Amino acid sequence: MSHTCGIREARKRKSRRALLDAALGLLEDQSLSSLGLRELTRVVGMAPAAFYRHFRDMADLGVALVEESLGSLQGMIRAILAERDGDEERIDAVMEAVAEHVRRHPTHIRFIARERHGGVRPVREAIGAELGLLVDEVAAAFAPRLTPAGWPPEDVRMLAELYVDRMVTTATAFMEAQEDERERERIADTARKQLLLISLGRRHWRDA
Amino acid sequence: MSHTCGIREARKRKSRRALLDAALGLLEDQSLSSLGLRELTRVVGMAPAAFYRHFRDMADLGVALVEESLGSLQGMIRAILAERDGDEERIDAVMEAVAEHVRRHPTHIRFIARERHGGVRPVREAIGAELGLLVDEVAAAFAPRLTPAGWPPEDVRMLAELYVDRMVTTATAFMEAQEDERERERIADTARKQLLLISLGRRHWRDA
DNA sequence: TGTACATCAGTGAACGCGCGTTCACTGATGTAC
DNA sequence: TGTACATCAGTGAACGCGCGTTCACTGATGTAC
Repeated sequence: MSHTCGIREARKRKSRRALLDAALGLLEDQSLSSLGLRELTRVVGMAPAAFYRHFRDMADLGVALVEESLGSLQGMIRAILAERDGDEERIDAVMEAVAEHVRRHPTHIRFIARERHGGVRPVREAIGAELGLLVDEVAAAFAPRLTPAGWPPEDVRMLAELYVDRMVTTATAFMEAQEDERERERIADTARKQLLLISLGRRHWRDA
Repeated sequence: MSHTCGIREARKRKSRRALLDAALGLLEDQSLSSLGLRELTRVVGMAPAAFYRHFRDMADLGVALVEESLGSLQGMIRAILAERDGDEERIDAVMEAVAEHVRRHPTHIRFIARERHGGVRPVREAIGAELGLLVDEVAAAFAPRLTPAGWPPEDVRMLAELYVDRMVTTATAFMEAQEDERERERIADTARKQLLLISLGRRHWRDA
Protein backbone atom coordinates (compact mmCIF):
# COMPACT_ATOMS: atom_id res chain seq x y z
CA MET A 1 0.00 0.00 0.00
CA SER A 2 1.22 3.43 1.17
CA HIS A 3 3.86 4.85 -1.15
CA THR A 4 1.69 4.84 -4.30
CA CYS A 5 3.22 7.34 -6.69
CA GLY A 6 -0.37 8.28 -7.61
CA ILE A 7 -0.26 8.88 -11.33
CA ARG A 8 -3.89 7.95 -11.58
CA GLU A 9 -4.92 10.19 -8.70
CA ALA A 10 -2.96 13.11 -10.11
CA ARG A 11 -4.66 12.70 -13.48
CA LYS A 12 -8.04 12.59 -11.81
CA ARG A 13 -7.32 15.81 -9.94
CA LYS A 14 -6.25 17.43 -13.18
CA SER A 15 -9.50 16.45 -14.87
CA ARG A 16 -11.50 17.76 -11.94
CA ARG A 17 -9.55 21.02 -12.09
CA ALA A 18 -10.25 21.25 -15.82
CA LEU A 19 -13.98 20.83 -15.19
CA LEU A 20 -13.99 23.53 -12.48
CA ASP A 21 -12.00 25.96 -14.63
CA ALA A 22 -14.14 25.38 -17.70
CA ALA A 23 -17.23 25.91 -15.56
CA LEU A 24 -15.88 29.22 -14.22
CA GLY A 25 -15.27 30.32 -17.78
CA LEU A 26 -18.72 29.39 -19.01
CA LEU A 27 -20.37 30.93 -15.96
CA GLU A 28 -19.16 34.39 -16.91
CA ASP A 29 -22.04 34.67 -19.36
CA GLN A 30 -24.67 32.47 -17.82
CA SER A 31 -25.89 31.09 -14.52
CA LEU A 32 -25.31 27.69 -13.04
CA SER A 33 -28.87 26.51 -13.56
CA SER A 34 -28.54 26.93 -17.31
CA LEU A 35 -25.06 25.42 -17.58
CA GLY A 36 -25.26 22.09 -19.38
CA LEU A 37 -23.29 18.98 -18.52
CA ARG A 38 -22.59 18.25 -22.18
CA GLU A 39 -21.71 21.88 -22.84
CA LEU A 40 -19.13 21.67 -20.05
CA THR A 41 -17.54 18.34 -20.95
CA ARG A 42 -17.38 19.46 -24.59
CA VAL A 43 -15.23 22.45 -23.59
CA VAL A 44 -12.96 20.24 -21.49
CA GLY A 45 -12.79 17.65 -24.24
CA MET A 46 -14.05 14.64 -22.34
CA ALA A 47 -17.01 12.34 -22.79
CA PRO A 48 -20.22 13.51 -21.05
CA ALA A 49 -20.38 10.43 -18.86
CA ALA A 50 -16.94 11.16 -17.40
CA PHE A 51 -18.47 14.09 -15.54
CA TYR A 52 -20.06 11.66 -13.11
CA ARG A 53 -16.65 10.39 -12.00
CA HIS A 54 -16.15 13.81 -10.34
CA PHE A 55 -19.51 15.27 -9.41
CA ARG A 56 -22.99 13.98 -8.73
CA ASP A 57 -24.55 16.83 -10.71
CA MET A 58 -24.11 20.53 -11.51
CA ALA A 59 -25.24 21.64 -8.05
CA ASP A 60 -22.49 19.48 -6.57
CA LEU A 61 -19.91 21.15 -8.79
CA GLY A 62 -21.35 24.53 -7.77
CA VAL A 63 -20.87 23.80 -4.08
CA ALA A 64 -17.25 22.85 -4.77
CA LEU A 65 -16.78 26.22 -6.46
CA VAL A 66 -18.25 28.02 -3.45
CA GLU A 67 -15.73 26.51 -1.07
CA GLU A 68 -12.91 27.30 -3.44
CA SER A 69 -14.10 30.89 -3.85
CA LEU A 70 -14.63 31.88 -0.25
CA GLY A 71 -12.49 29.53 1.78
CA SER A 72 -9.19 31.29 1.22
CA LEU A 73 -10.69 34.76 1.70
CA GLN A 74 -11.77 33.84 5.19
CA GLY A 75 -8.30 33.00 6.48
CA MET A 76 -6.94 36.09 4.79
CA ILE A 77 -9.34 38.45 6.52
CA ARG A 78 -8.76 36.78 9.86
CA ALA A 79 -5.00 37.28 9.54
CA ILE A 80 -5.35 40.92 8.59
CA LEU A 81 -7.79 41.81 11.36
CA ALA A 82 -5.64 40.00 13.91
CA GLU A 83 -2.41 41.80 13.16
CA ARG A 84 -3.71 45.36 12.61
CA ASP A 85 -5.40 47.65 15.02
CA GLY A 86 -6.48 51.12 13.91
CA ASP A 87 -9.69 51.53 11.90
CA GLU A 88 -8.15 53.09 8.86
CA GLU A 89 -5.26 50.67 8.88
CA ARG A 90 -7.63 47.72 9.07
CA ILE A 91 -9.91 49.14 6.42
CA ASP A 92 -7.06 49.84 4.04
CA ALA A 93 -5.53 46.42 4.54
CA VAL A 94 -8.84 44.57 4.07
CA MET A 95 -9.73 46.71 1.06
CA GLU A 96 -6.37 45.96 -0.52
CA ALA A 97 -6.72 42.25 0.23
CA VAL A 98 -10.23 42.06 -1.20
CA ALA A 99 -9.21 44.06 -4.27
CA GLU A 100 -6.26 41.71 -4.75
CA HIS A 101 -8.45 38.64 -4.28
CA VAL A 102 -10.89 39.97 -6.87
CA ARG A 103 -8.05 40.80 -9.26
CA ARG A 104 -6.67 37.27 -8.96
CA HIS A 105 -9.94 35.35 -8.96
CA PRO A 106 -12.44 37.49 -10.87
CA THR A 107 -14.40 34.54 -12.19
CA HIS A 108 -14.81 33.06 -8.71
CA ILE A 109 -16.19 36.33 -7.41
CA ARG A 110 -18.54 36.75 -10.34
CA PHE A 111 -19.77 33.25 -9.63
CA ILE A 112 -20.47 34.08 -5.98
CA ALA A 113 -22.28 37.30 -6.83
CA ARG A 114 -24.37 35.56 -9.47
CA GLU A 115 -25.32 32.50 -7.44
CA ARG A 116 -25.71 34.15 -4.06
CA HIS A 117 -29.40 34.57 -4.80
CA GLY A 118 -29.42 32.30 -7.84
CA GLY A 119 -31.68 29.45 -8.81
CA VAL A 120 -29.79 26.51 -7.28
CA ARG A 121 -30.67 26.00 -3.64
CA PRO A 122 -27.67 23.93 -2.41
CA VAL A 123 -25.30 26.50 -3.89
CA ARG A 124 -27.25 29.41 -2.42
CA GLU A 125 -27.15 27.77 0.98
CA ALA A 126 -23.43 27.03 0.76
CA ILE A 127 -22.73 30.67 -0.08
CA GLY A 128 -24.94 31.85 2.78
CA ALA A 129 -23.09 29.59 5.20
CA GLU A 130 -19.63 30.72 4.04
CA LEU A 131 -20.59 34.39 4.23
CA GLY A 132 -22.01 33.75 7.69
CA LEU A 133 -18.63 32.43 8.80
CA LEU A 134 -17.01 35.53 7.35
CA VAL A 135 -19.37 37.69 9.41
CA ASP A 136 -18.41 35.69 12.53
CA GLU A 137 -14.77 36.31 11.71
CA VAL A 138 -15.23 40.04 11.43
CA ALA A 139 -17.46 40.20 14.50
CA ALA A 140 -14.85 38.31 16.53
CA ALA A 141 -12.19 40.78 15.42
CA PHE A 142 -14.19 43.73 16.71
CA ALA A 143 -15.69 42.18 19.84
CA PRO A 144 -12.62 42.60 22.14
CA ARG A 145 -12.90 46.37 21.82
CA LEU A 146 -16.65 46.84 21.49
CA THR A 147 -17.98 44.48 24.15
CA PRO A 148 -16.18 46.24 27.03
CA ALA A 149 -17.53 49.51 25.60
CA GLY A 150 -21.04 48.24 26.20
CA TRP A 151 -21.98 46.78 22.80
CA PRO A 152 -24.42 43.88 23.04
CA PRO A 153 -23.48 40.88 20.84
CA GLU A 154 -26.30 41.49 18.34
CA ASP A 155 -25.03 45.01 17.70
CA VAL A 156 -21.52 43.70 17.05
CA ARG A 157 -22.96 41.25 14.57
CA MET A 158 -25.07 43.97 12.98
CA LEU A 159 -21.87 45.93 12.41
CA ALA A 160 -20.01 42.92 11.04
CA GLU A 161 -22.84 42.26 8.58
CA LEU A 162 -22.56 45.81 7.40
CA TYR A 163 -18.84 45.46 6.76
CA VAL A 164 -19.06 42.06 5.06
CA ASP A 165 -21.95 43.11 2.88
CA ARG A 166 -19.98 46.14 1.80
CA MET A 167 -17.03 43.91 0.90
CA VAL A 168 -19.20 41.65 -1.24
CA THR A 169 -20.86 44.57 -2.96
CA THR A 170 -17.52 46.21 -3.62
CA ALA A 171 -16.03 43.00 -4.96
CA THR A 172 -18.98 42.67 -7.32
CA ALA A 173 -18.57 46.26 -8.47
CA PHE A 174 -14.85 45.72 -9.06
CA MET A 175 -15.64 42.75 -11.18
CA GLU A 176 -18.26 44.55 -13.23
CA ALA A 177 -15.76 47.31 -13.96
CA GLN A 178 -13.70 44.67 -15.80
CA GLU A 179 -10.62 46.24 -17.41
CA ASP A 180 -11.48 49.88 -16.81
CA GLU A 181 -8.71 50.97 -14.44
CA ARG A 182 -10.15 54.43 -13.79
CA GLU A 183 -13.53 52.96 -12.88
CA ARG A 184 -11.84 50.50 -10.51
CA GLU A 185 -10.10 53.38 -8.80
CA ARG A 186 -13.40 55.22 -8.42
CA ILE A 187 -15.03 52.14 -6.92
CA ALA A 188 -12.19 51.62 -4.46
CA ASP A 189 -12.43 55.28 -3.47
CA THR A 190 -16.17 55.10 -2.89
CA ALA A 191 -15.84 51.86 -0.94
CA ARG A 192 -13.07 53.30 1.23
CA LYS A 193 -15.24 56.30 2.05
CA GLN A 194 -18.23 54.13 2.78
CA LEU A 195 -16.26 51.92 5.16
CA LEU A 196 -14.87 55.03 6.84
CA LEU A 197 -18.34 56.48 7.22
CA ILE A 198 -19.49 53.25 8.82
CA SER A 199 -16.52 53.37 11.19
CA LEU A 200 -17.44 56.94 12.10
CA GLY A 201 -20.96 55.80 12.90
CA ARG A 202 -19.55 52.99 14.98
CA ARG A 203 -17.45 55.36 17.04
CA HIS A 204 -20.50 57.43 17.91
CA TRP A 205 -22.89 54.52 18.29
CA ARG A 206 -22.82 54.22 22.08
CA ASP A 207 -23.24 57.98 22.53
CA ALA A 208 -26.43 58.03 20.48
CA MET B 1 -62.01 54.80 -34.93
CA SER B 2 -61.39 55.98 -31.37
CA HIS B 3 -64.06 54.71 -28.99
CA THR B 4 -63.28 51.00 -29.52
CA CYS B 5 -64.67 49.15 -26.52
CA GLY B 6 -61.50 47.06 -26.69
CA ILE B 7 -62.62 43.56 -25.79
CA ARG B 8 -59.72 42.18 -27.80
CA GLU B 9 -57.19 44.53 -26.24
CA ALA B 10 -58.44 43.73 -22.75
CA ARG B 11 -58.11 40.02 -23.41
CA LYS B 12 -54.59 40.51 -24.70
CA ARG B 13 -53.61 42.45 -21.60
CA LYS B 14 -55.08 39.68 -19.48
CA SER B 15 -53.01 37.06 -21.29
CA ARG B 16 -49.88 39.15 -20.89
CA ARG B 17 -50.61 39.54 -17.20
CA ALA B 18 -51.08 35.77 -16.91
CA LEU B 19 -47.69 35.21 -18.53
CA LEU B 20 -45.96 37.68 -16.20
CA ASP B 21 -47.64 36.22 -13.11
CA ALA B 22 -46.86 32.64 -14.08
CA ALA B 23 -43.25 33.65 -14.72
CA LEU B 24 -42.98 35.25 -11.27
CA GLY B 25 -44.29 32.05 -9.77
CA LEU B 26 -41.89 29.81 -11.64
CA LEU B 27 -38.97 32.13 -10.92
CA GLU B 28 -39.25 31.50 -7.20
CA ASP B 29 -37.36 28.26 -7.66
CA GLN B 30 -35.20 28.95 -10.69
CA SER B 31 -33.53 31.73 -12.60
CA LEU B 32 -34.68 33.43 -15.76
CA SER B 33 -32.04 31.84 -17.94
CA SER B 34 -33.37 28.39 -17.18
CA LEU B 35 -37.06 29.28 -17.48
CA GLY B 36 -38.52 27.60 -20.55
CA LEU B 37 -41.01 29.12 -22.95
CA ARG B 38 -43.02 25.90 -23.12
CA GLU B 39 -42.83 25.47 -19.35
CA LEU B 40 -44.32 28.95 -18.96
CA THR B 41 -47.10 28.69 -21.55
CA ARG B 42 -48.02 25.26 -20.16
CA VAL B 43 -48.67 26.79 -16.74
CA VAL B 44 -50.76 29.57 -18.27
CA GLY B 45 -52.62 27.10 -20.44
CA MET B 46 -51.86 28.57 -23.83
CA ALA B 47 -50.10 27.27 -26.92
CA PRO B 48 -46.31 27.86 -26.94
CA ALA B 49 -46.48 29.96 -30.08
CA ALA B 50 -48.86 32.43 -28.43
CA PHE B 51 -45.95 33.64 -26.28
CA TYR B 52 -44.55 35.50 -29.28
CA ARG B 53 -47.68 37.68 -29.50
CA HIS B 54 -46.52 39.31 -26.25
CA PHE B 55 -42.73 39.08 -25.97
CA ARG B 56 -39.83 38.66 -28.36
CA ASP B 57 -38.13 36.20 -26.00
CA MET B 58 -37.58 35.49 -22.30
CA ALA B 59 -35.13 38.36 -21.85
CA ASP B 60 -37.84 40.70 -23.14
CA LEU B 61 -40.29 39.37 -20.57
CA GLY B 62 -37.59 39.79 -17.92
CA VAL B 63 -37.10 43.45 -18.73
CA ALA B 64 -40.86 43.97 -18.43
CA LEU B 65 -40.73 42.42 -14.97
CA VAL B 66 -37.89 44.74 -13.95
CA GLU B 67 -39.90 47.83 -14.77
CA GLU B 68 -42.90 46.47 -12.95
CA SER B 69 -40.80 45.58 -9.90
CA LEU B 70 -38.89 48.82 -9.39
CA GLY B 71 -40.95 51.48 -11.13
CA SER B 72 -43.48 51.97 -8.36
CA LEU B 73 -40.89 51.82 -5.59
CA GLN B 74 -39.14 54.82 -7.04
CA GLY B 75 -42.10 57.19 -6.84
CA MET B 76 -42.87 55.93 -3.36
CA ILE B 77 -39.41 56.71 -2.00
CA ARG B 78 -39.45 60.12 -3.63
CA ALA B 79 -42.76 61.01 -1.96
CA ILE B 80 -41.56 59.86 1.45
CA LEU B 81 -38.25 61.70 1.33
CA ALA B 82 -39.96 64.85 0.09
CA GLU B 83 -42.53 65.11 2.84
CA ARG B 84 -40.40 64.05 5.85
CA ASP B 85 -37.42 65.73 7.36
CA GLY B 86 -35.70 64.20 10.36
CA ASP B 87 -33.29 61.30 9.91
CA GLU B 88 -35.10 58.83 12.08
CA GLU B 89 -38.47 59.85 10.70
CA ARG B 90 -37.22 59.35 7.15
CA ILE B 91 -35.54 56.07 7.98
CA ASP B 92 -38.61 54.68 9.69
CA ALA B 93 -40.90 55.77 6.88
CA VAL B 94 -38.67 54.33 4.15
CA MET B 95 -38.13 51.12 6.12
CA GLU B 96 -41.88 50.74 6.56
CA ALA B 97 -42.50 51.44 2.88
CA VAL B 98 -39.86 48.98 1.72
CA ALA B 99 -41.11 46.35 4.13
CA GLU B 100 -44.64 46.91 2.85
CA HIS B 101 -43.50 46.74 -0.76
CA VAL B 102 -41.72 43.47 -0.07
CA ARG B 103 -44.74 42.09 1.77
CA ARG B 104 -47.00 42.95 -1.17
CA HIS B 105 -44.70 41.95 -4.00
CA PRO B 106 -42.38 39.29 -2.63
CA THR B 107 -41.98 37.49 -5.94
CA HIS B 108 -41.01 40.71 -7.71
CA ILE B 109 -38.31 41.39 -5.14
CA ARG B 110 -36.97 37.85 -5.26
CA PHE B 111 -36.79 38.24 -9.02
CA ILE B 112 -34.76 41.45 -8.72
CA ALA B 113 -32.37 39.97 -6.16
CA ARG B 114 -31.88 36.87 -8.27
CA GLU B 115 -31.38 38.58 -11.62
CA ARG B 116 -29.43 41.62 -10.42
CA HIS B 117 -26.23 39.72 -11.13
CA GLY B 118 -27.88 36.91 -13.06
CA GLY B 119 -27.09 35.35 -16.39
CA VAL B 120 -29.25 37.48 -18.70
CA ARG B 121 -27.50 40.67 -19.73
CA PRO B 122 -30.44 42.85 -20.83
CA VAL B 123 -32.21 42.13 -17.55
CA ARG B 124 -29.06 42.81 -15.52
CA GLU B 125 -28.63 46.12 -17.30
CA ALA B 126 -32.26 47.10 -16.81
CA ILE B 127 -31.98 46.43 -13.08
CA GLY B 128 -28.74 48.40 -12.88
CA ALA B 129 -30.36 51.34 -14.62
CA GLU B 130 -33.45 51.32 -12.37
CA LEU B 131 -31.36 51.10 -9.20
CA GLY B 132 -29.20 53.94 -10.52
CA LEU B 133 -32.32 56.10 -10.78
CA LEU B 134 -33.22 55.15 -7.22
CA VAL B 135 -29.77 56.29 -6.06
CA ASP B 136 -30.31 59.61 -7.88
CA GLU B 137 -33.64 59.97 -6.11
CA VAL B 138 -32.11 59.43 -2.69
CA ALA B 139 -29.10 61.64 -3.46
CA ALA B 140 -31.43 64.43 -4.58
CA ALA B 141 -33.36 64.14 -1.32
CA PHE B 142 -30.22 64.64 0.77
CA ALA B 143 -28.41 67.19 -1.43
CA PRO B 144 -30.30 70.33 -0.25
CA ARG B 145 -28.97 69.85 3.26
CA LEU B 146 -25.58 68.31 2.59
CA THR B 147 -24.30 70.50 -0.25
CA PRO B 148 -24.45 73.73 1.80
CA ALA B 149 -22.66 71.82 4.57
CA GLY B 150 -19.73 71.35 2.22
CA TRP B 151 -20.42 67.87 0.80
CA PRO B 152 -19.08 67.41 -2.74
CA PRO B 153 -21.54 65.71 -5.12
CA GLU B 154 -19.59 62.43 -5.25
CA ASP B 155 -19.80 62.11 -1.48
CA VAL B 156 -23.56 62.63 -1.59
CA ARG B 157 -23.81 59.90 -4.18
CA MET B 158 -21.56 57.65 -2.15
CA LEU B 159 -23.97 58.04 0.74
CA ALA B 160 -27.03 57.44 -1.43
CA GLU B 161 -25.46 54.24 -2.78
CA LEU B 162 -24.94 53.09 0.78
CA TYR B 163 -28.60 53.67 1.64
CA VAL B 164 -30.01 52.09 -1.53
CA ASP B 165 -27.78 49.09 -1.27
CA ARG B 166 -28.90 48.59 2.29
CA MET B 167 -32.53 48.75 1.17
CA VAL B 168 -32.00 46.11 -1.50
CA THR B 169 -30.10 43.85 0.88
CA THR B 170 -32.77 44.24 3.52
CA ALA B 171 -35.55 43.56 1.04
CA THR B 172 -33.76 40.39 -0.03
CA ALA B 173 -33.34 39.31 3.57
CA PHE B 174 -37.03 39.96 4.28
CA MET B 175 -37.93 37.80 1.37
CA GLU B 176 -35.67 34.97 2.40
CA ALA B 177 -37.26 35.01 5.85
CA GLN B 178 -40.51 33.96 4.12
CA GLU B 179 -43.29 33.42 6.66
CA ASP B 180 -41.15 33.59 9.81
CA GLU B 181 -42.55 36.69 11.52
CA ARG B 182 -39.98 36.73 14.32
CA GLU B 183 -37.12 36.54 11.83
CA ARG B 184 -38.66 39.40 9.84
CA GLU B 185 -38.78 41.50 12.98
CA ARG B 186 -35.11 40.74 13.70
CA ILE B 187 -34.16 41.72 10.15
CA ALA B 188 -36.11 44.98 10.36
CA ASP B 189 -34.41 45.74 13.68
CA THR B 190 -30.94 45.08 12.32
CA ALA B 191 -31.64 47.13 9.20
CA ARG B 192 -32.98 50.02 11.26
CA LYS B 193 -29.84 50.01 13.38
CA GLN B 194 -27.62 49.82 10.35
CA LEU B 195 -29.34 52.76 8.69
CA LEU B 196 -29.08 54.70 11.94
CA LEU B 197 -25.39 53.93 12.22
CA ILE B 198 -24.89 55.17 8.69
CA SER B 199 -26.80 58.35 9.56
CA LEU B 200 -24.55 58.81 12.58
CA GLY B 201 -21.52 58.48 10.33
CA ARG B 202 -23.03 60.99 7.94
CA ARG B 203 -23.53 63.55 10.70
CA HIS B 204 -19.87 63.35 11.68
CA TRP B 205 -18.52 63.05 8.14
CA ARG B 206 -17.54 66.66 7.64
CA ASP B 207 -15.87 66.83 11.04
CA ALA B 208 -13.60 63.91 10.23
C1' DT C 1 12.08 -8.16 -11.07
C1' DG C 2 8.04 -10.42 -13.18
C1' DT C 3 3.36 -12.02 -13.26
C1' DA C 4 -1.62 -12.21 -12.42
C1' DC C 5 -5.48 -9.89 -10.91
C1' DA C 6 -8.16 -5.63 -9.25
C1' DT C 7 -9.35 -0.98 -9.71
C1' DC C 8 -11.37 2.74 -11.87
C1' DA C 9 -11.09 7.22 -14.98
C1' DG C 10 -12.64 7.78 -19.19
C1' DT C 11 -15.27 6.01 -23.67
C1' DG C 12 -18.88 5.87 -27.08
C1' DA C 13 -23.28 4.41 -28.35
C1' DA C 14 -27.94 4.50 -27.25
C1' DC C 15 -32.37 6.03 -25.01
C1' DG C 16 -36.33 8.89 -24.62
C1' DC C 17 -37.55 13.67 -23.92
C1' DG C 18 -38.63 18.46 -23.94
C1' DC C 19 -36.92 22.34 -26.07
C1' DG C 20 -37.53 26.97 -29.24
C1' DT C 21 -39.25 28.29 -33.46
C1' DT C 22 -41.98 28.14 -37.98
C1' DC C 23 -46.15 27.95 -40.30
C1' DA C 24 -50.66 28.01 -42.28
C1' DC C 25 -54.88 28.16 -39.91
C1' DT C 26 -59.22 29.76 -37.24
C1' DG C 27 -62.61 32.51 -35.54
C1' DA C 28 -63.87 36.29 -32.58
C1' DT C 29 -63.47 41.28 -32.60
C1' DG C 30 -63.04 45.68 -34.99
C1' DT C 31 -64.02 48.86 -38.91
C1' DA C 32 -66.16 51.01 -43.00
C1' DC C 33 -70.05 51.82 -45.47
C1' DT D 1 -79.01 48.32 -38.12
C1' DG D 2 -76.84 45.01 -41.30
C1' DT D 3 -73.23 43.46 -44.28
C1' DA D 4 -68.60 42.63 -46.09
C1' DC D 5 -63.93 42.77 -45.23
C1' DA D 6 -59.65 43.40 -42.19
C1' DT D 7 -57.24 42.47 -38.13
C1' DC D 8 -54.85 39.67 -35.07
C1' DA D 9 -54.61 36.72 -30.49
C1' DG D 10 -54.33 32.22 -30.12
C1' DT D 11 -53.98 27.19 -32.27
C1' DG D 12 -51.87 22.79 -33.24
C1' DA D 13 -48.81 20.21 -35.91
C1' DA D 14 -44.27 19.74 -37.39
C1' DC D 15 -39.11 20.41 -37.53
C1' DG D 16 -34.50 19.43 -36.10
C1' DC D 17 -31.66 19.58 -32.01
C1' DG D 18 -29.14 19.07 -27.79
C1' DC D 19 -30.08 17.54 -23.41
C1' DG D 20 -29.08 14.21 -18.98
C1' DT D 21 -28.45 9.64 -17.89
C1' DT D 22 -27.47 4.47 -18.53
C1' DC D 23 -24.57 0.94 -19.83
C1' DA D 24 -21.16 -2.40 -21.04
C1' DC D 25 -16.58 -1.53 -22.40
C1' DT D 26 -11.32 -0.50 -22.44
C1' DG D 27 -6.90 -0.03 -21.04
C1' DA D 28 -3.65 2.25 -18.09
C1' DT D 29 -2.42 2.23 -13.23
C1' DG D 30 -2.12 -0.01 -8.74
C1' DT D 31 -1.45 -4.12 -5.70
C1' DA D 32 -0.08 -8.70 -4.01
C1' DC D 33 2.91 -12.32 -4.29
